[in-house]
Amino acid sequence: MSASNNAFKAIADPARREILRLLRSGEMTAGDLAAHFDMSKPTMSHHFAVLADADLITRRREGQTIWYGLNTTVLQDVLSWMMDLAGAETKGRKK
Amino acid sequence: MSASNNAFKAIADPARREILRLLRSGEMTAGDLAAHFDMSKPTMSHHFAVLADADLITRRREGQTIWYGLNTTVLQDVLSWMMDLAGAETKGRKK
DNA sequence: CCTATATTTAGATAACTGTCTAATTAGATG
DNA sequence: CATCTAATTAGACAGTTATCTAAATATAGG
Repeated sequence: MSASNNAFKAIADPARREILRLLRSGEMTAGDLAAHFDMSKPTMSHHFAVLADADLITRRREGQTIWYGLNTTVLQDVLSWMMDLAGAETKGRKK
Repeated sequence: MSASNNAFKAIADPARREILRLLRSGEMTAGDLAAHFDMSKPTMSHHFAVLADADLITRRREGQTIWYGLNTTVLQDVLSWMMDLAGAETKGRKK
């Protein structure tokens, strides 16, 4: 429960954040995603693995191609951690 | 504009996230913060530096002691990046 | 000014990370 | 099955990071 450290580490990389951003509009294949970056495919594959390990994306094979999609459930956890923090500016102690 | 990569990298470390969490209720001295962790003071000082560099905390000297506080403005940026992402589950494309 | 307290800076080191090329797996198709 | 396409795994390497101990800085009080 609460966001895993893996999720925070995963979004610490700009390329991985961009991958997530690209997936906002729906699923994309590994190849199409990779085409948006100036990196080798193995490097992209590594980033996919980090994101999948953090449960930030879903993975589905369809024939030769693999489709990746956004998994927002973990993002919600990260989000709520952050909202708890960002909402603290009033210094109102909680609990 | 938009959250710096430094902020994302800063919150990727569990100890630093815990520091931020401790600061929710108001300022604390470097020593009091360090007392909450099983780490050397130089190590804690390093984490303070990373957080300050990302503009996630404020720093103020008062006599011998240094007070750290939460700076929520950068957190808001990180937050909005994440909300944009997490709110995308409907697949409604934006712009 | 000497000493005590609070904190940081310096320097070293082990572990981790992002990246690449080469090789491999998996599926489709002639 | 030979081969083409899509993607991953393996292995190497450079750069970064978290951590420590030792030393330095800064301030306060005799």
